[in-house]
Amino acid sequence: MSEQDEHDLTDVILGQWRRERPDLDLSAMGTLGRLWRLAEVLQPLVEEVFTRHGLRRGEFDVLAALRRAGEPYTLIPSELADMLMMSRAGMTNRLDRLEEAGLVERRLDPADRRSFLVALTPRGREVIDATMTDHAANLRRLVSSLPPGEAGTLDRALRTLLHTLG
Amino acid sequence: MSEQDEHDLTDVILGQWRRERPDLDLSAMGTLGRLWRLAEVLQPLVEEVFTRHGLRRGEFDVLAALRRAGEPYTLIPSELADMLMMSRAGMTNRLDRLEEAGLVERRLDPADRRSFLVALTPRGREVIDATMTDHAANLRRLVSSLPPGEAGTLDRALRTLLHTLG
DNA sequence: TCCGAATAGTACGAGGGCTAACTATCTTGC
DNA sequence: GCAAGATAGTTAGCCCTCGTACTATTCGGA
Repeated sequence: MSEQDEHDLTDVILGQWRRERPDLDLSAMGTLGRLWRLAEVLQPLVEEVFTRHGLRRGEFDVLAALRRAGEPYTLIPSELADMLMMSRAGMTNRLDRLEEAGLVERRLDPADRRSFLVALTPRGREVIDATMTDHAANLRRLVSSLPPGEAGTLDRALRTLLHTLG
Repeated sequence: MSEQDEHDLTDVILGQWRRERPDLDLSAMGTLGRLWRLAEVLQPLVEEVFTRHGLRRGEFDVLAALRRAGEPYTLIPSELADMLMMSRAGMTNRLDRLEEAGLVERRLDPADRRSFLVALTPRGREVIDATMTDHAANLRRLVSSLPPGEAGTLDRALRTLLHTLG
């Protein structure tokens, strides 16, 4: 990384640290800083699509999990909470909102009376399908600046890191 | 991406979508899904270092911004809020906590009586320097699984995306 | 020079997440 | 069969962020 490449917020921060703490090895900080920053920058660009369909990100996540589970589009709250890696209490709230909006419904679980089945309503199915179509196109657009070869390399690097960390 | 590569949470999700919505082009979703997942997985691994030094991530961010600003380690709250891309109200709270902990202090701003200077205390300076030393080593450890060449490629790809999006 | 607009920081209430505690139900081992 | 422990979902309370409204101060143009 040469001097004149400093046109990035992360590079500016790195430059400040190098001046103040020349004793530190910051080789990893630039890459990870950019990774977080990119995830942050991407967030509103992705959520814009959800908003256009009347969904928040968390609600989209629940509908998407139900939809990709396949027919009959039902899961129990614990499964949803585990899939989305969130607490069950948080899932209760999301389901309340989604049920209120008429996108999912709670049905009795014949197998376990402590639990119930969360099911996509027909309207929920329509909403998630339309949203997902736009979402996929949006993601494609967002990474379109990356040459195909570089996209593959990026994917491989992310995969390697995820594999060793998670 | 062939069948037997599916050992990744993102791959599983992608496989479900391909089954349910074969009409969609999901080429971008895998990479971006992994990027978000990696950012998520990394978070607690990074925060563990902050916790060990008695800091939360948000507090670390403020101390780090003051530290890398250089002597005399002072900034005004608006500058801090802008740098950290958060609301001023949120910054008020963080500064309250940090001042309570004796890591920063509010001084009069001779140039503007609406504002004041946020300054690192000697103890704040010690804490951020010690934390930063560990933090840099930790980041290096976290990306150490990546071959040096691949790290450079990853960095370049992230840089390209950030440049076109942000 | 003086009044309107912009800006600095803060208080307050809403939103959404979490943990812990609680009730209801299921499962297990005797 | 039945008590003990595990598990499902919910409630209550906390935390941190944000947006909005507010006060104090500064800036800028007539």
